[in-house]
Formats: sequence, structure tokens, C-alpha cells
Amino acid sequence: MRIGELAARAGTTTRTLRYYESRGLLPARRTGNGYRTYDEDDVRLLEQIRTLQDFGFDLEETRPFVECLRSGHPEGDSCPASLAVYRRKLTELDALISELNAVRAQVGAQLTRAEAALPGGPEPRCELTG
Amino acid sequence: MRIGELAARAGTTTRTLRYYESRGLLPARRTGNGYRTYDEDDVRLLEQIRTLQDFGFDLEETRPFVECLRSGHPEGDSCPASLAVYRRKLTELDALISELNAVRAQVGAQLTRAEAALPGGPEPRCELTG
DNA sequence: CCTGGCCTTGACGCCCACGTCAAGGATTAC
DNA sequence: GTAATCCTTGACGTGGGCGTCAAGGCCAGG
Repeated sequence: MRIGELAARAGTTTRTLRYYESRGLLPARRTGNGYRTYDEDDVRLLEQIRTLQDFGFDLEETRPFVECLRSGHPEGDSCPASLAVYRRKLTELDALISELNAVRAQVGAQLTRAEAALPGGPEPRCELTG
Repeated sequence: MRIGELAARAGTTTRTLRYYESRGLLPARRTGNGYRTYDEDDVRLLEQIRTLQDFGFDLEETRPFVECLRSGHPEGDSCPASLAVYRRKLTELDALISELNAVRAQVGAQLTRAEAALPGGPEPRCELTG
């Protein structure tokens, strides 16, 4: 299939596929007239990349998965290098999540404090007025 | 004080202060020779901006806080517009955090599944081998 | 033959909060 | 006088993953 069809099947754009190719992630064969040609394996590679991208992985982080698939493994994460990326990502996610939770707590506390100091007077959140 | 001293006191750079000025957030008076001049009020404005930036607020989102301070309020969040930003931010944070938690769960599940399928054989996480 | 729809490469734009460099003016210390 | 250290404006660079032209080639239908 050609680039437009692959893009449509993956729900992305031709620009994205050319970008992946420029990064060496998704090289394409060429027909006589210079058009890019892809097969079903490429669909799987692209799906793998897109899935990880949706998870927030950097493009570079998808490379081990792609190479794993290309080397014949049934799944992109059937290789140690892919698992290493998973683990690193989990660590990053945990750090980010806890940081965001801390920020959330701070902002929430600030809001509560500021609301209590408003000219409209503190508005009680529950019925502890008695 | 001049721009270098203010930057140092806020733990930031002169470039940052000029950037804030270009955005209309932190305008500066000028001395005869064209140097920017700041006072203690500007220190407070800058601290407010920096605090919110550290929380991950966009520069534009700090504007209500700055204007609140500049209009004479003791705190940047003593104004309704600031509270609205707080609330919006909390909503954003909650959405982001829950999204990240979902991703974390997915990645964790993928890791567990992939580990169990490795050629090295599934490595039990706890002692349920008996 | 012509139109329309696919494809090609190349290159600039975007976002955001600055970093960094360049060329030069002002002030202070010695 | 001159060196060091501040300051000024202007303008380009950064990162990531593309979007969006622009100019043109290839091919099918009518």
C-alpha cells in the first residue's frame, strides 16, 4: 500500500509517516516511480509506535519496540530493551504523578486559604456551623 | 535596584525579567541612562510569578495574580480572578493526574504481561511457588 | 487532452519560556 | 586611561512532533 492508505489505516497523517522515516523508525520501500510502499508488517510497526506515543513515550523510546518487532518477535515488548523502557517509564510516571499530587495539594490548600479570606466572607464547605 | 540584583534575589535571570516585561507582566521604570529600576513591590510580583511558574502555571495564568497584587491587595490570590485560575488549574491537574494514573496502570500491566512471556521464564514476584 | 487526486522533496511555522550570542553604551575601581 | 562589570536592544537557537505551504511529478478516468 502507499503512504496515504497507511496513514488513514493508522489514523495519522502522511507527514507523520515521513517524519518517522526521517528518524529511521519506519523506512519504506519504493516503487519504480519513487512512491513509498508499505506492507502489513509496517502497519504493525506503526500501530506499535502510535500506541506508545499515545502513552506519552518519546519517539526515541519506541525504537526498541520497533526493532524488536522487526527482528521477528511477535510483540514489540518481547525484548529486554523494551522492558527496560517500560521500567524507566514507570519510574518517570511515578515521579511525575507524585509531583503533580504535591502541586495539587499545594494549590488546593492555597485556594482554601484564599477563599476563607475573601471579602464575601468564608463559605463553609460543610455544615459545621452549629 | 537594577535588573541584575532583582534577578539574583529571585533566583532567576535578567533574560527572564526582560521576557516578563515584554509580555507586559513586569514593566520597569527607567533611570536617566536607560537602566531598568525595580522596587520591593516588584520583588513581590516576581516572587508571585515564580511560585506559580514552579507550580506549572502558564505565564498568562499568573497575570490575574500579578494584577491583583498591583491593585493593592496583600496577596496575589485575594481576587476572584485568581481564585478562578486556581480552580481551573485544579481541574486540569485532576484530569492530568487521572490520565497519568491510567497510563501508569496500562504500562504496568504491559510490563507484567511481557515479563511473564520472556524466554527467561516468568519470574514470580512473591513466594507463591509452593 | 485535461482534470483531479495521489505522490515527491524542501523548507518554513508553531508552541513556550526562556538561553545565548553580538555589538555596543554606562559606570565604577584602580 | 583603562579594565571590569554592569547595562541596553536585537535576533537567532532550543526541543518534539509534527502542520502547512510550494512547486512539481505520476497516473487514472472521461
